[in-house]
Amino acid sequence: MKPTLPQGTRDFAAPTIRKREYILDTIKTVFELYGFEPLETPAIENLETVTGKYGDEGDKLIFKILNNGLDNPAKHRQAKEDFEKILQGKNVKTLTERALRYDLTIPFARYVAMNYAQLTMPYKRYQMQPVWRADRPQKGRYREFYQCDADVAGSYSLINDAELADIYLTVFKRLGIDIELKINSRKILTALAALCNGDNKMMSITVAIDKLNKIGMDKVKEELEKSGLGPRQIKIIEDYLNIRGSNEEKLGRLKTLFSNNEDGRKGIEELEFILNQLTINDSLLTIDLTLARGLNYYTGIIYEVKAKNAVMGSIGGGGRYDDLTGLFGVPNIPGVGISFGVDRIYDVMEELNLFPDKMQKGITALFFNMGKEESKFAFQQMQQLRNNGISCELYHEPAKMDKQFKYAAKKNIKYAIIIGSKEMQEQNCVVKDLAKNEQQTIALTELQNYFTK
RNA sequence: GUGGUUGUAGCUCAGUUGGUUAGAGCAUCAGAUUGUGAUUCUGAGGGUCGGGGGUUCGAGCCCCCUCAUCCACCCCA
Repeated sequence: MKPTLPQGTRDFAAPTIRKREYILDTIKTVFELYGFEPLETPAIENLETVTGKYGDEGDKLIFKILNNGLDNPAKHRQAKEDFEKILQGKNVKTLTERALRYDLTIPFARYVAMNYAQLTMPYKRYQMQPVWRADRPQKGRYREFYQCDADVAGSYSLINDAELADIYLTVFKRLGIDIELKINSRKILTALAALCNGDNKMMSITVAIDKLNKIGMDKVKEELEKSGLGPRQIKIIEDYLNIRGSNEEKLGRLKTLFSNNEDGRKGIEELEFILNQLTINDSLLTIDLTLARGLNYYTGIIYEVKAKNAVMGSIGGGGRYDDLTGLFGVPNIPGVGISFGVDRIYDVMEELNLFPDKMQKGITALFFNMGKEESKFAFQQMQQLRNNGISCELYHEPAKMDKQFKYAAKKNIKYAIIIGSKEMQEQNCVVKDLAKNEQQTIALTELQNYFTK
């Protein structure tokens, strides 16, 4: 058979892994710096844990796992009946009861709901694991990709929300990516829906205005019309979308607009708090009133990160969800979190050439294989170096030096160590610096010192 | 889920209106070179042209189906 990869997945070879690790390490370091603790959860969750949390579109993208044992003849009739239900779009436990995790937030919420009694609140955890989505792959979109999440459970304090925004700024500064960090509040969107008497159309409204930058005002209005809003309602939304200016100016306009709306006032307070807490200028953190975010569970502040100078969807997103564990029967535990899209960050950094040069590691030394006796002797020398923490290897078979040099060059090895019969007799070796193309003869007793000095 | 793109050697790609034995560069291997590497020279291996079916005297090229790929929409990291 011809070997292939499943759609939307990739193998990662050494050079790629080094760069990915660089990104992961940077994020992890910052997470730890801000007091977050690691958590890992299984790749598979119960299907009912993940369904109904991401909206209708989201549910369609969940990878479901077919149950084992369906080929048992005793179950055939039942299985066929159940499959009819699947065709009608229902989930049937007897056919599938597990799914690959779709994100890290819901597993986190499940974990908190199961363990809240033991956790020190507020519980600050970070998680860096792959997630799976049955999307059609395209640029910056994979079916298996890493998310790095930091969430705080058990605190309503907006200090958390502000800190998470600060983590975004810190991580991307360390990675050298120029970003646009956009912020809004779901409460403001709720208020907008109420203001135009479209409470029940909140979803369609947010989906439509989210596209403003992409498709323009006219198309947004078209879309609003399609979802059943009248001219007067659309006018209100248009006025809202026409709010421009600095963060301060936007807040001013919002205050007038929502002076009689409780949700609106709260949303404005949230935004004001974040901006005030971080005391940074508009260019770093921008209020974006069109920012909506699709995931159903957000209730307060929402974030989205885009890379400047690169054509790529959002490389990070998050927000506050005030009753996430409520879905699992544990009420009154609020949460707020952010997510980094490692694979998209990688693509952006590759596109903008932002990875540091000396990223690729090579081992320190290659012992040349000069023959049977010589290689046995070299092997002993090599083991001594290894015992002292110097990474090295012995060429796997006797070969022409030409070949061994090329091998060393390809593998980014820094030194070649040559021990032939002459060197064996004289108890020394030739050490060649492959980058400088310089070599010297060194007594075997001095070899360790040469590398550890 | 919808629409489009591309698929030829390990990799990047040429391949004329359908016409003999499908090519190049890089990579690999061997030799010039039995102790000194990114250079050079010589030679070699490597292809069911994504897969299946059809049209034709004849298909890498045309038609149908299928798979994969990339891109856009939807949605999202």
